Amino acid sequence: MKGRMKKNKSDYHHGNLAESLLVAVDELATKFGLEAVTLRACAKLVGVSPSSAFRHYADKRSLLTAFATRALLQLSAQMDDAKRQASADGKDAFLAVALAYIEFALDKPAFFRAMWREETIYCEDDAYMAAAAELSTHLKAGFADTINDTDPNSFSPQELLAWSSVHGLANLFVDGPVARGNSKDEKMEMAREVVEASAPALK
Amino acid sequence: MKGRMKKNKSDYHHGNLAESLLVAVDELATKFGLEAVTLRACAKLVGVSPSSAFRHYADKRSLLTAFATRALLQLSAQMDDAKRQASADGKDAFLAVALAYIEFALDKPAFFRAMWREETIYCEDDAYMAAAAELSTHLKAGFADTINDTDPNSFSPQELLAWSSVHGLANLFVDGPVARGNSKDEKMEMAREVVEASAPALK
DNA sequence: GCCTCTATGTGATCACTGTTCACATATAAT
DNA sequence: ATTATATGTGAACAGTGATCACATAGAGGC
Repeated sequence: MKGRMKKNKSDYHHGNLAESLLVAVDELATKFGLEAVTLRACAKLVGVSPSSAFRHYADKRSLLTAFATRALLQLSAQMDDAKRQASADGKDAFLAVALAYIEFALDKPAFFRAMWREETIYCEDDAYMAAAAELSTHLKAGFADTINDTDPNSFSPQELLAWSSVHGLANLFVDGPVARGNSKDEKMEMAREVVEASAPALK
Repeated sequence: MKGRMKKNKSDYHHGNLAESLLVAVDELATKFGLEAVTLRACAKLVGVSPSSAFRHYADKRSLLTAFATRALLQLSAQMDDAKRQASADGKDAFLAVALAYIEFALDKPAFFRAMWREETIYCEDDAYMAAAAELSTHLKAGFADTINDTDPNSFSPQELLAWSSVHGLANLFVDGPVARGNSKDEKMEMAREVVEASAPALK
């Protein structure tokens, strides 16, 4: 058995520090925001020396890249769930996927911010790009029922419009002046209205 | 004459440090990106001691807030220009304003990022909120010819859709995986197509 | 002229950050 | 057992935002 999972014996070797550090980023970002995510704070949270992080990530930026990648995959999964659910229920897939996208941003703003911050991650990273590509795929899957798709690899103006509007609304909610005082439910209702308003442009 | 403008005599008192610091932020952000904007680098650029900045800004965050405010006003001005130009030329105001929005993001990505970063600015700041409100106004002015406006103070789903799609596309260009390798002209062409594709939803 | 008052800039210093590196320790391979 | 390799440590380093007593300048009153 090569898999060493939990820290068991002497506590000197942690076991899966790389993973645990990502969890620490998650926790700190969720609790105190992205700007509060510090290498030393992560290390302390995991119960390990600050320098040990560099055995697993070349950079703070690399760590954040891994975190962003994970966030992308999480969002992809939730969009996929939404689509399946909608298909099962015979509802509009695009609306479901779009609302999943926005709900993710509202629930995990730090994750949403981390995903797209070119200046704080290595966006040419292979895993990151793969995750971004997967997200694209799930987006297009959501459009499929709504927009008459042609090329599966590039986005038509209509598809790009769909993505832009959803992405833009999520950003306006998270980092913009739109609906600042409103509850999540109210925002989701607004989102539904906006997405439905876009329907005429997508047929 | 109370106005002391340039540094003239002894160089001890700078004259208009608050303003000069904003210019320094501008220059550093443009040249090296937002993350490279450091209080000390700004001070050095202006030729002043690091601590002097705190006579004019309580915080680094305050400085960035002032910078974001300025960026908002700049964008507002460019949108206003675009609208006037379009009106004079008898062209579509919404398209012109939308393209001005996106062009600003492409030309000054650091400014565009700074404008909306809730975690690095004081977004409850009065001047900032006023600038954001002015931006809203100019946006609605752009919509006026296109969308049948009712309440001038709140955004209808259609108006929010318009803003969202433009804002979202700008964000996808600046911090997203869309059209990464393409030139500015190509991106602007894509933007035109996307905005035109949204027309059916805005009437 | 002089003398205050206040606004503005300085230098030293603090805690904290990311990062490095020689070293310590544990696991794997021989 | 004895290596070799992977992983964690502790002490450093320069750079960061921030603070504070102090220095200097300009404005206003006399």
